[in-house]
Amino acid sequence: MKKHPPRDAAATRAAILASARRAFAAKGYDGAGVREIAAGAGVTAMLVNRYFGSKEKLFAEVCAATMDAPVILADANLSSAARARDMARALVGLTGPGAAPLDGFRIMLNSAGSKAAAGIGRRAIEKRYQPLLAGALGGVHAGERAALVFALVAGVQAMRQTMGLKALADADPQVLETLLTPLFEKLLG
Amino acid sequence: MKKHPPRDAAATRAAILASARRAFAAKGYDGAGVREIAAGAGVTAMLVNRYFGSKEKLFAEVCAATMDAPVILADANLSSAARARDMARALVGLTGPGAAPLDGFRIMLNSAGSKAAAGIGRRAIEKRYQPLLAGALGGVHAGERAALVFALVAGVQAMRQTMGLKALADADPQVLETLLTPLFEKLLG
DNA sequence: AAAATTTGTCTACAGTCGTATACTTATGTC
DNA sequence: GACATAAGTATACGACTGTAGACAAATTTT
Repeated sequence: MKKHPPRDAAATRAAILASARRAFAAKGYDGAGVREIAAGAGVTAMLVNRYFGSKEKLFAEVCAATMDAPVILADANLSSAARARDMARALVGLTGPGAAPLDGFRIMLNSAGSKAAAGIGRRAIEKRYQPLLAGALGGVHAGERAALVFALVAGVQAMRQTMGLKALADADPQVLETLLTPLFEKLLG
Repeated sequence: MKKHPPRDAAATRAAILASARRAFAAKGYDGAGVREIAAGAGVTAMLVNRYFGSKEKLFAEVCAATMDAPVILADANLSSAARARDMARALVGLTGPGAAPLDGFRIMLNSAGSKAAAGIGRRAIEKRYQPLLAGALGGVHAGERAALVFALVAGVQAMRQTMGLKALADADPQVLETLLTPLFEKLLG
């Protein structure tokens, strides 16, 4: 039995990845610095580049890892029509006060300014989220409808969290849920 | 009659403002540099600070100026139910290929990463767009519904333009229009 | 024509960015 | 215990950032 060593490469790598995810979600690709990410993992900046090669590759890996678990869509079996309300409720809850872990879109939104980051994120979405939801939806124009679901989710999140628009941030969750449900119904149906 | 001098303060100021608007829309607050903005106006970086005090104040002025003319909402008299289709068509057209001048939201989206920029943009929206649309909408929860319209517009724009999601960017405009119209109907009605 | 003021540029500074090279320290093996 | 290798740090470099201060040129006023 070998006891857990204080120098664990896998653990350190995971810590860097987690810190990067937090930092990118909070400040975007440009705003988050390598030194800051490293400090969040308790290591030096250079170690980040030793593990991931470059900041850009680190970002790509964060994107891929973040989108491995589609939070909103995972528990939503989209067959029933009542799922629209589930999605609305989930979206309102996950973008409400208390910094929910809807990291995927948040990273994208905050990193949209950087061309490189936007391209990486787009490819990650198209490879994971997009086929998953489009397949679950079925019917005509499933791809477009899935993408519009993303747009709606991203927009609500952008206005509520990143932008902090008062009319949405301070709104009654029940009201938002009621307003959003028919929108999802139209897109899912 | 004094002929137009080559040294026109007002014209230079306007040129800087226009260049800044372009740069911020393309690369966001952090991504656009003062030197780059100045070069786009044919002047030196220092002149920017002489006219606007700082990059942050320049950004605030760009936000205010950009949102003076609400492009989508201006020509849409929201009384009729058919206006939903108008808005859908306008949104699809303005976010399609050919880099439409829907700068307001694009600046916001690309600058969302910077906390300072996000705050400035939020205040600008809340002072201009928000009351205008909420007032035009009327009815119950007008504020929330107006904000959700913003969210939908911003989301579509983010996914189509900034992110470049293929399913939306390459989609048939007619299809998008058909899909978006009922969403706007729900929000406007 | 001379003085004053506006309009604009040049140079420079402190700071941060991502990252490459060289080095130190801890681990695993013979 | 000695050696090879993995894990991590220290220093530094060039390029960029926003901005301050001193200076040049053009315009307007007297």
